[in-house]
Amino acid sequence: MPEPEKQSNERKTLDDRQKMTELERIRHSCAHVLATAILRLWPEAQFAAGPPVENGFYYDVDLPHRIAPEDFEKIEAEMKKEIKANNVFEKMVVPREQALKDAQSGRLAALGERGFPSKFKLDIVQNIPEHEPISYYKNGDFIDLCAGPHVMRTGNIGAFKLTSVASAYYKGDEKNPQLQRIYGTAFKNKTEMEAYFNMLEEAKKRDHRKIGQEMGIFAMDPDYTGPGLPLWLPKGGAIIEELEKLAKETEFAAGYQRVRTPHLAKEKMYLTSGHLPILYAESMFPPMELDELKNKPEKRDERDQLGEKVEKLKSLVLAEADNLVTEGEGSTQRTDLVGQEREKFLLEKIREIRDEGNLDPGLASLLAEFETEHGNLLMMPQPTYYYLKAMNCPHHHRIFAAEPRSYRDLPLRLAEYGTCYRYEQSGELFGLMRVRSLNMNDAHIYCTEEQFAAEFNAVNEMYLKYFKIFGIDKYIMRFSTHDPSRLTGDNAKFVNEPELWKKTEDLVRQTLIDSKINYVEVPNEAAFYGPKIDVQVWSVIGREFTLATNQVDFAVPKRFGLVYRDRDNTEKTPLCIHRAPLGTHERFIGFLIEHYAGNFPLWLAPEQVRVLTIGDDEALVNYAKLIVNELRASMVRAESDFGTDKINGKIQRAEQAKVHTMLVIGPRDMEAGNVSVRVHGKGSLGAKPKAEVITDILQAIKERRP
RNA sequence: GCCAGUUUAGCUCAGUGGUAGAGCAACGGUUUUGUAAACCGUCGGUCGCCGGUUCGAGCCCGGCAACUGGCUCCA
Repeated sequence: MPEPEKQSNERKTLDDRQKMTELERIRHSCAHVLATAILRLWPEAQFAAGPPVENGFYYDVDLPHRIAPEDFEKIEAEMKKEIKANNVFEKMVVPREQALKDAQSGRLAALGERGFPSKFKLDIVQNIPEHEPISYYKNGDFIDLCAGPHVMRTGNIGAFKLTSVASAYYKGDEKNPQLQRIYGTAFKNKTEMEAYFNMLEEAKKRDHRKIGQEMGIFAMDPDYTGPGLPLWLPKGGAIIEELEKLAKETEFAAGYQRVRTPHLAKEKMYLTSGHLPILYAESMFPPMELDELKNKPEKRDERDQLGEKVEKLKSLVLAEADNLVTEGEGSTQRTDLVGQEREKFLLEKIREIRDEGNLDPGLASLLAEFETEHGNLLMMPQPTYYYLKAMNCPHHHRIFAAEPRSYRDLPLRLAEYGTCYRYEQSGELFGLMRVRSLNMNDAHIYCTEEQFAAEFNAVNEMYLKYFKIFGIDKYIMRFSTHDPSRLTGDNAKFVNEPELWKKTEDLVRQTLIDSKINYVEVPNEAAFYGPKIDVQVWSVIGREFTLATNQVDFAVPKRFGLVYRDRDNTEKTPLCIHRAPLGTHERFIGFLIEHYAGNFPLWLAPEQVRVLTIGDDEALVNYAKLIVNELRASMVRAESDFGTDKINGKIQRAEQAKVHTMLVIGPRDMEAGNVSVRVHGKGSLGAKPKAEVITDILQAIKERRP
């Protein structure tokens, strides 16, 4: 199991670094060899960071020449020379001044002095804490700023290969320059490296995109449907049905109620929820416009011109109002407000000042003109905007609001397999794992603070129940909390409710501790409305991703004004738990395909049973048809192959299609009232009485036998 | 969105500037079969799209799109 990565961007301590395994040392050393080779070819290269990573290493380099895979051969040739030279990795501890001087003269991450500074190394030196010693590692002519550790000699790198080139921002920050990241891998010897590449080949065969296509589970149709919008073929539809059945049974037993909501909603919904104002807008598809004036261009132009005029007036008024309110006495500033909410607030304030008669006459007439024109604008039909929903919660909140609620209604658990649409960046799309249309195993639990721990635990129990069914044993719960420095200001990412953040985070942390669930705390990654727990899993081929989620929301119910009447006859806002134990169909099925390598257990298998006849003799086919009909009458996905092919051919096709159970029927079976059972991957299990076989199939499906 | 690579028949892939190919699948026949491929034939392509270079472009050049590997982001 891959170790969970260090979640923070903090520097590794020197102690941490000493814990590097031998393989990591080999790879880290190989990164230095890579830099050495690149410098021999391009002496002007500027290096940033070159660490070992999970399956190898990389080195980030800034270089006018674009390194392409065609360059790998000559780079590898230079690397081989360096390894053959078997140079010692020599550690040198230097005074800070020396390091600064060498960075300035371009000596760091270089083969010799250069006429220009080693700019990234200079930056790195300047950021090394005062108390920490500074060291170099030298192999041959190459000297690099490096805390180590390394292998003894370059010759200790038994086998290596450059694998790919990608771009990466310096220090992972979008605002920093983009560097070329050269990836490679290294091993103690050739045999181990070959084993690794063989493993990669095997992994490719389990890729859900490949198996999904081969088995006919889903199709992508970027030209017609659009990128990231999978089409579920009948076989995928069958898996979806089974997952929904499982979720519905489980949720019904746990006291959930099912609801259905539309796929879109008016702009107001998302202005209220905060999705549009708070940094979520770019994840939503752009709005659909409904406009009465659509076919009246001249009216429309008139409105547009008036609209521009109003906007101009408004910005003038707001600029003045901003000065008045923020410079004025009494600290009425509300720096937490953004966008439309801030405008609304400023307008209210300036009207108050006017009503008190304290407004400068010039500004007052500007305000009056704005109000008149704004009024005129509102007299005209306005376009309305609809958005595809990116989340189900706002709709569920409106269901909560649709009826008066009492404390007796709580906890209220609303469940829906809701379809959401998210405008993921084009580079993010990835098979079924990252898509733009997604079906969430969603539910929202509205509860009181007292009920929170029990509800939260029940959700966690549900996760564990599902994981057992699917045989998922590698997972970790990531508890994401907020960053107090990002509650306000331009880079605000979280709703500005410091008290509530603290309270709910403590509540969740305590619940996690009490339940003894294995978790890691991840700072700064909460949802904008509250802390969350993501369940991270690893597919069998080592792909890591968030499968399920469990989030606390203390903010959005308040924004929607959701209340229930409590025992003491006061109105209170409920807490809301968002939870999606099966995540989305898209990601979950993508995961399951890789998890099972397409060899689904009987209950999930798209084609559960295929009946194969030996020959197409009429009596035999009739007997086989009876079996298929009997299975289908019990909702078993059974298909038939009654053609004239040889039985070996029929079996081969069924095996390749990963049909779970094959029932082979020849004259011998028919006479004895038997069927011959063959299970995918297990070979022939021999002939058994028909009734017995059917009963066992039904039982295995019912139990969801693994 | 950014960097790099890729795109030829439904699928897997050949094809180095001179008449677009193979296997599987599909379709039509022949074959009557006992646990991973019986045989013969037929169909199938504006070589991702648009433009350029050339007497001539699947191949060389440019733009766009999609996909793949990463980066940033996330269920």
